[in-house]
Amino acid sequence: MSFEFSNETPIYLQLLAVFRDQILRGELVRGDKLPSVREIALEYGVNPNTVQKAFSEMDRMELTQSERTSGRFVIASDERIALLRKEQALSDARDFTERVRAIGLGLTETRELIEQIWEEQK
Amino acid sequence: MSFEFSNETPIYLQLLAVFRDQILRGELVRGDKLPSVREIALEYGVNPNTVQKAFSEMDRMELTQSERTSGRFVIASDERIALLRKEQALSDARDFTERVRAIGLGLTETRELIEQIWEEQK
Amino acid sequence: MSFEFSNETPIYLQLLAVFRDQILRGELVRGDKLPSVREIALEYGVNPNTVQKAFSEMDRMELTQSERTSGRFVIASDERIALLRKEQALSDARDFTERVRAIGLGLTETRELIEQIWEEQK
Amino acid sequence: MSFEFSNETPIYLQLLAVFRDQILRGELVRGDKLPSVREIALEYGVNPNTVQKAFSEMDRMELTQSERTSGRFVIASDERIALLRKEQALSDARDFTERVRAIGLGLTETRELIEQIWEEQK
DNA sequence: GTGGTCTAGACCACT
DNA sequence: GTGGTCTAGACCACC
Repeated sequence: MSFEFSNETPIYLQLLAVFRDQILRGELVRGDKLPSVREIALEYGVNPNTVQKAFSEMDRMELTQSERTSGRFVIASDERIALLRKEQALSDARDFTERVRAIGLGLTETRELIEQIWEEQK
Repeated sequence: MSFEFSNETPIYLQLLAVFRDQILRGELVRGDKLPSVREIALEYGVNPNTVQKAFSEMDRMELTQSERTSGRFVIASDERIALLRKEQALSDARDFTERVRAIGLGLTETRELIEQIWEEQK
Repeated sequence: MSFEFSNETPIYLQLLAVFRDQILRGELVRGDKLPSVREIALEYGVNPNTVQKAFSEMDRMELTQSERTSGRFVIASDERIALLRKEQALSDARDFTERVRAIGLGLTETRELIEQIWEEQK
Repeated sequence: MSFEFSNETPIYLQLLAVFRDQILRGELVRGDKLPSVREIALEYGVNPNTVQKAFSEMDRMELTQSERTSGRFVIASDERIALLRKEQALSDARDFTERVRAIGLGLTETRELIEQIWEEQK
């Protein structure tokens, strides 16, 4: 409930990330049913079309599948989820290290930075 | 010396990052003159307006200052640069840790990931 | 509804002033929607880019905020508006008194001048 | 001798204002000799062309006149100076009141503002 | 229909 | 040759 969308990133992508992350985190597992498009739309105060777009994208990634009448379910196997999780982590990490190297940080400095932030966010 | 722009991020922001990073890395220091708008436009194959937009943004960050007829110069003091570098690093790190935590990584796993990527990028 | 732009000041700044003043005067209040970039461009006979530049500047001043698909809205609170109004008035007054002092006017003379002009403009 | 030029206004106009104001203030009177272009250029650290442009403008306003070999002199009569001073003051005052009216100030508020600033600048 | 970005190219004042 | 401004007009993603 209550969620602030940033206006830099398309809402449908922010919404996608919310559910994708629930799956990658293991909170939603194979066979689990997702809330309906209408429910989500209400809950997040967005247009149903926007939710639809986010969900179609998840279908396309083969994380979920919509069963015509009964709703939308997680279909990805644990292995596939683990793989996607690894890929996502790698991609995030590559972006990050590229950025900090570009401003001249070294490995040690970066490591310390991560640990400091980690504490702070706990 | 050419350069590949990704199409997810506006060119002007990518251009901004190139020069901002040169300053944050200490390659360009206070008093140094930046190439002219037209030079950059030619070199990177973009429209002068796009360069102009990137540079205005750097002026606004008080990293540079344009001298109407003689060019654009770095004006930020070393202290200010150090501060901005720190802020940039923190912001990048916050984004990153938030992302990996969202997909369930722990500190140890993250640390290892960073080190692995660091090797790979060397 | 047309409008005459002076050619000493960039059009985008004059346009900025028009809308900024509407907000500072209280004609546009928090939550109000501004006309679209294209509407303004038509109405004032300028290029949409010019309007865009003026409006981006208002966003930067945190008077307005653009909602990617629905338009641009006034976001400044009444307090913030009152503050900006005060600052603007002070800045205008400082410039003015500096100018008249530079040509040797005294306070009394200045006061009379203001009152005379005020009548005249009524 | 130390002077900060703003980069929003052409230097030659800022320079012009310095000398024009000396005349309008009565510090320089009819018959007085102005410093040479070269002296001014050195003193203010600007290009002699820039000084030349400012002075030509003053000649054009019939405030000064250059005597081929002996230098440049104030030629305006006291009446003419008084007139220009009045005009300048009126123009400054019109701009100012227009601005403050645009943001909704009343005469009383404006009068108080002026008095406050006047104190402050004393 | 909304804002945002970009190109191509012109023009201007200033030094 | 420098930065700054502006036009005309296109294209894009989003909702």
